[in-house]
Amino acid sequence: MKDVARQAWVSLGTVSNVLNRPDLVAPDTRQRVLDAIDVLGFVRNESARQLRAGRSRTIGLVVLDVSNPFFTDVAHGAESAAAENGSVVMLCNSGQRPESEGRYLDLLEEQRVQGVLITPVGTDYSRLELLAARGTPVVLVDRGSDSANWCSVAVDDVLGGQLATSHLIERGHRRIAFAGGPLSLRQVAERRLGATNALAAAGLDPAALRDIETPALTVSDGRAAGDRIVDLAEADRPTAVFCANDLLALGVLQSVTARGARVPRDLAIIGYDDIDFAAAATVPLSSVRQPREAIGRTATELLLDEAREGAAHQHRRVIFKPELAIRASSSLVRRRPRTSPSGKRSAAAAND
Amino acid sequence: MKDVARQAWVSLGTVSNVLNRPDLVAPDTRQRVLDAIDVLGFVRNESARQLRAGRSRTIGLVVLDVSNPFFTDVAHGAESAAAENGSVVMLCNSGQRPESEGRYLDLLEEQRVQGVLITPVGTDYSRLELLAARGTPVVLVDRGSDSANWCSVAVDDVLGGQLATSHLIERGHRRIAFAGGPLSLRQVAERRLGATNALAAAGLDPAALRDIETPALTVSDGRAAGDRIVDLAEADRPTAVFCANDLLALGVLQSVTARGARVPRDLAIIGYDDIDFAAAATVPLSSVRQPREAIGRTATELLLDEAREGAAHQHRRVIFKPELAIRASSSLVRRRPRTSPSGKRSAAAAND
DNA sequence: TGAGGTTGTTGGAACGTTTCAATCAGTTGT
DNA sequence: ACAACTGATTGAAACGTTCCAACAACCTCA
Repeated sequence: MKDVARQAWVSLGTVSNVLNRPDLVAPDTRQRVLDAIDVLGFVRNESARQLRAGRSRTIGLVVLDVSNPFFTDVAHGAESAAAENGSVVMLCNSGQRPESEGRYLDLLEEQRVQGVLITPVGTDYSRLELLAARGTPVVLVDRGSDSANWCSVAVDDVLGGQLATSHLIERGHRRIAFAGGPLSLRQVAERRLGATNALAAAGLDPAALRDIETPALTVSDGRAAGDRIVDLAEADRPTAVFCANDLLALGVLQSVTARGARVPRDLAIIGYDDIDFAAAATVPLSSVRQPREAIGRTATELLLDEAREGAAHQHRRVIFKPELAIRASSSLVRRRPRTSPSGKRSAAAAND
Repeated sequence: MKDVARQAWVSLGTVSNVLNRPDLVAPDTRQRVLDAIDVLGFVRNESARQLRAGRSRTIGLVVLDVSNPFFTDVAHGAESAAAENGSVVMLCNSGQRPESEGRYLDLLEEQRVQGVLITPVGTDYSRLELLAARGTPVVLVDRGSDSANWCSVAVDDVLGGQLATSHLIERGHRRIAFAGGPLSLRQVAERRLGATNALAAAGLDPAALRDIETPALTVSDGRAAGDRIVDLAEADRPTAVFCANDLLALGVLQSVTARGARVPRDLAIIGYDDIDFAAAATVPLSSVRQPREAIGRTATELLLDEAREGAAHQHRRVIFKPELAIRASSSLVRRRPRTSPSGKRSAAAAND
């Protein structure tokens, strides 16, 4: 910048003014400075700006799993909302590992980011509370919160679980499984709660919900879960499974079809998130749709509001409603006599 | 830091030493400083460090499409390689839009990133050359380059296209289409070139390759491409299509099956990238596998080497070999008399 | 004519680190 | 007893911006 100033025969302050408040400086001076910038190929040093400003133009977004399209869509929403406000989103992947999450939070705090959007791994919020207390706004994403410490954007996961399960019940299923985990993940726990609610509402025993717990919500955990389902004794085997997310559901679908069961006849499947790949699956997957981009966008807007308003800020809580996307994987199957039509392993006839 | 120094009764310089060269400072002093840091909840200011150091600890990764799992996998590889070196990756999505790409490059340069990993949108490299000339290392990802200006990591896309197409030819297909675009994307052009090479090698007319050009490489463009294929007159309709990536292939698969064609009997499909969802598709998708994580990892290592070596650096060029992943979407179909078995639209019998 | 405005420009302090030469207090060897 | 050395600590400069009070030049109006 010093070089630019010398080249344009003005002072440092003037160059700064051209860059930040161009209307303050006389047109011809301004042009001289701009020309100098061009000639010298000057590029502003963002670190120095930040140091001076005390805050960066970056927003941290910490997600559970970047390879889950749900989160990339959320990120997309966040990114465009940020761009409209001249900010950038830094996408961080905790991979459901608390240590990674912690490392990223340290990093983001050192960078003095404008704020942090996060879907936390565990239930221990102390690190986040510290962060907030030290002045970095925090917004919970895909996670409602009663806490007065932060804004949150969530989708009603209990309702989502209820919708999915009621749908299965309506289709005549009585032996229903829930696949997902770890239960410490609030999303998982709430979706499961929705499922038991739906059972109760239908006059069924909520305790009859069979749990297939998985270590995480990935396709390969889904495959393992599918294997466990197929391995169950026929009389005991569920006729439908509600998976805590679509990756899991796709995994289940893959492994059960590979092992000869037919979907939905032998096993109906419904997932959660309605990622784009759900519709393209071996058997198009029923799912619970969430407004993914809107989640990211809203969270970012809440964050920027908070950053602007400062101490006067009132924390807010936005809750979206999920909706069903019914496809073939949970469709009604014509009832059939209980014969195994193709010599394949025939699970308990699907319906009723 | 000043506060920490006061609290621990030492000078600023000592605090800095504790942070950066702890072995230089006496054990009890060190402990006193660490305690003070703890008590005050001090968090280093990264902008100030960067300002002083002249370079940040961030690496920019600019990809064509974050919602393409191929790129998130590449990002994953880059991220872990960076983490091992104490750096962070900032993931930027150009969305195949040159303007977005430009904005991100500006941003990254202002941040004085350690370097930029990029899969460029277009063929105009002048912005990148400027960047490199001003001292920011640039590594091309998924794109070989003859230029002496940068390192590059690529997969042999011509070979990949050849493998895919030879496979289709072997399966007896003669009327083959190539779906992809824009052709300005080097990946697309090279995969297509591989396809024509394969035709030529098999003694077929390379000009017979039917082009289905798409505006981008997304699932929805794939659906449109599928519609165009189905709409072709039967005699003219290809029996197999090679898609420039898996998203496209999934889209084609979705739309042609929705319109009553069976895969692979009526239309064989092979994709490219072998993303995890390929195996989980309606009909498991044949594809060309690339070492996605290794691409990201290698690119990052090249970048960090370059950053370390400085002027002495010799640009390098790494090329991986792709391999086929054969699945049902291109499997051999038992030959049948040319009757339409189910009254559905029967495309030209698939195999010769 | 001179007080008060307006407009454009300037100089310098501040932001929070890192780095390095300089200093200080001990210890060792002669 | 003193020189030479070692190890621990310090003080100050520098990094590249932004911001603001101060200033200069010019204009306007009583």
